[in-house]
Amino acid sequence: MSKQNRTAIEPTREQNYAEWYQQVIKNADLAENSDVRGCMVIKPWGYAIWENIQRTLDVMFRETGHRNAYFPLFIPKSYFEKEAEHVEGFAKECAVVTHSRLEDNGEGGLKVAGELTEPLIVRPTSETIIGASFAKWVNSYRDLPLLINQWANIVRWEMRTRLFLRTAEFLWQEGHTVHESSEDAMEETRKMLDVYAKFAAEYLAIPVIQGEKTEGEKFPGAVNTYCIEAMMQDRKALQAGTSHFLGQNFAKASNIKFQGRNGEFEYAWTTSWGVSTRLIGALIMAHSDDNGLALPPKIAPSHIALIPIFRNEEERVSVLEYCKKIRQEFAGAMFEDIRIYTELDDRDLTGSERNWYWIKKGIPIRIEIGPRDVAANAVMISRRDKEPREKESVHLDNIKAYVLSSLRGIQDSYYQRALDFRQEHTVKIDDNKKFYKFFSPKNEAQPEIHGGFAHSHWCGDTACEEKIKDDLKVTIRCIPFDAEPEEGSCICCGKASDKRVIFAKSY
RNA sequence: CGGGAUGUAGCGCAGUCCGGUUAGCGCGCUCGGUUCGGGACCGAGAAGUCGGAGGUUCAAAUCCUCUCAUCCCGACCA
Repeated sequence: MSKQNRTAIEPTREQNYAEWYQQVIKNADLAENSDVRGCMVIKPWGYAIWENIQRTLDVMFRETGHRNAYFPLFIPKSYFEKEAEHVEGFAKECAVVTHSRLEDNGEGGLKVAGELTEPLIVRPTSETIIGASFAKWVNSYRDLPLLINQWANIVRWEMRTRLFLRTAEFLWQEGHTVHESSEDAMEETRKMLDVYAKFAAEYLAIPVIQGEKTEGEKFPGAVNTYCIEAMMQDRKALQAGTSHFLGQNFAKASNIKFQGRNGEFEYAWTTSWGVSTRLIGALIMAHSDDNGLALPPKIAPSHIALIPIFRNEEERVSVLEYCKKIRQEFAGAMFEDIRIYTELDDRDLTGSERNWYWIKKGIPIRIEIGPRDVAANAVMISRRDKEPREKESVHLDNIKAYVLSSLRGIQDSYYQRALDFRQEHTVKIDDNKKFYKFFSPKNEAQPEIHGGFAHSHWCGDTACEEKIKDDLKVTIRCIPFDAEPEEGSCICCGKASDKRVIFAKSY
């Protein structure tokens, strides 16, 4: 391949999507596998993205009346057993603490000792342990609603893991709320899903579809599960966030009762909702290209890479001085609600090496500064959403305005691209044969990128959902909120259906 | 937990079938120099108990036995 056409990431998306994903993470230095099976080390550039996600969402939670708290990592087995469906859903992927001590084994090593009377489960989610506290906190309707959020790590003992998308331990946020009525709880469930959708669109630049999960896909123990689904560049769906209406299931399990306005005691209505470090996986797969990571400005750890170019000491001094002046220009500057950060990269590497380094890290703006720019009172500016070699000379007087409008432009272009991509690969299918063809790769041995979102009719029978899953590994991602009532027949069995649902392969 | 594969320098690999000096190669790293506006080059250097344990042998990365770990394909999942 010629130098001009060479991509920074190999293989390309087209050649091997799964491997491309790993390489983007590696080249951007976001995270790596640890020696602990299934667990990842999140490196500074990746962790900063998570911190930005946290910072923004935390404000949004606060504005919707929630307060943060923290609950134990360990859940007594007996708590966990209280909600039958919940147990069934999570039992197969729990890490369990059974001992409290290590003793000398007489061979230079250690053995476990001090068996616990009751095993402790490392939380895979916190409904039960938080419920135990809520039972004490809630006594009267005057205590409601109770709106709590927790930022935490959780453990789910997964068989197969992938960085950010599925790891044994991951970071997340779980909201848990208690309400007086079913209506209030439902309103909360939907409100928080809206918060997620808004965050995904405005900050991550990822368009999402809001909808409801089918019986088979919902959260163990929930009455209804709602979700936001996004399309990745391999046209698979990724669940980016969930919100659950728990009815009175967990209130009964944890005995969350209150005395109502009529003086009677009744079980409360609860909700829970969460997003995780998986959002970083979504971010990577939504925007990145064959040259590496691409970060929307509103979530990027840093926004501008300043790349000084010089040949000798004399040039070095004048160029660096000029760079610092430009850096000063952006000190404390804001891009809407986001603080702009700059990176001055004066490492002793060639200009192109430093350029490619920042391209692969996905920084939105690169500013190249050489002796010619110093002489012209200008800089060369490149955008991550344009071609790597494309750059524009901008006069010092206009630099700040230019950068601000570019950041807005990049944020918008990523969103628009993702939206166009999704629309391009979303189809209505009514014919069973066409449906199977749509979800079957031409090359079975090495499947090419294929499929997408199929809006098709479904009769509502779990058996049909199962059959399609078994045949094609395609599942119902959600029943979208905006589905128009429409007469049709089930894509699987042909029975009557009154609306379309979204079928797709998924992560 | 079933099927397949792999463990050799920080990373990627060769060498293993057919045992034989001091275990190599590429990238990266360190030092020195020339470079730097589109993925530089030259020279020097550091770095490995060949996954682990046991065995066969004059001799083991290489053969045998056991063991541990990882990866891929299934079943399960945010």
